[in-house]
Amino acid sequence: MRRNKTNPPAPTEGDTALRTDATTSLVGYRLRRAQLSVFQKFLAVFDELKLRPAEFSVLVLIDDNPGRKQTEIAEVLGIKRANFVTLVHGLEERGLVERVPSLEDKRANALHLTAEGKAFLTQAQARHAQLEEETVAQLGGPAARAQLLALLDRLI
Amino acid sequence: MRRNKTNPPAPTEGDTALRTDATTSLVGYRLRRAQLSVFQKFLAVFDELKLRPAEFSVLVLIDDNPGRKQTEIAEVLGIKRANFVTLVHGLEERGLVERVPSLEDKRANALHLTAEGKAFLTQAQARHAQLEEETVAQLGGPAARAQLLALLDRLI
DNA sequence: TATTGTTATACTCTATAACTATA
DNA sequence: TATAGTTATAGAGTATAACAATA
Repeated sequence: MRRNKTNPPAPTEGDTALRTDATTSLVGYRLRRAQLSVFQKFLAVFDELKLRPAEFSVLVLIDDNPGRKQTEIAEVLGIKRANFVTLVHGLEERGLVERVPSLEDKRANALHLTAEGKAFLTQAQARHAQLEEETVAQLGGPAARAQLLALLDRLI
Repeated sequence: MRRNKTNPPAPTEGDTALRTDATTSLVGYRLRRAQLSVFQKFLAVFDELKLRPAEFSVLVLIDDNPGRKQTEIAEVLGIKRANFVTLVHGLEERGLVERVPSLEDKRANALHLTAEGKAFLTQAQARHAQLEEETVAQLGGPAARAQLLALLDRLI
């Protein structure tokens, strides 16, 4: 990872550009910037629906796994159960999610989408599908997207 | 992005695995998980040196661009100048960075690495080189790394 | 004893407004 | 007027400890 220090930044007219190659060539740095960029777009698109990335994931996950405990949903997403409480509470207050006391385990809450929650998610997923389409276009097609996902997988 | 709901999660023995495909196939989600994973490794390796990713970037950037203003370094990294103050102050207190009052512009500080800062950075970069090597190995070689960086670039 | 949901709390990161001294 | 650095502050996101109810 040695940088070439033999050629200093060539002074141009007024302001001189910075040497950023040593920083921007790092995998972690580039991953962070790309992730921030994608999330920025998500936030812009979902500002109207007042939905954050984590909330979207939770809704999708509950829709695909109705009746699961809070702990189970939280763990899959890497969210601490203590922090998950606030997140689910917000979704419940908006009438999107129901916390049904579990019959088998009186300690647990079974999570379900309400009818409104399902309708909301359908809308959200339609918007997100558009966003993913744009992302795929940015990447250069479905094959490029698949390639990216495969590479990202190896980093986990 | 329609999910297939015809085949419900097959019930196994005790606990049943969750359906996570709809969530985990999203580019943003996978980017975030991969980025977190890479940063976790960084934090583990650099815990001993008490150096955070942003601080590492700042040191590298100052080393390659000595004498630049705080605003310039901060902007390249996407850090607000207000938050950059605390970051640089920490590095200065550790004796790694010097804030030299600029001669041309009395408002500005020119940033430099101290001798200790340079020695420290050399060490840090050696460790980071190892970390990048491991990352490249994870990805499957330098070609795979180049491919990943190219794909990430298209998302910005 | 262990687990579920919860509260309280703290720490990092990030964002904005407002001030000062210079330009 | 605008900019550089700074302070104060507020909001997310994340982490841990401890508790009550239940297993």
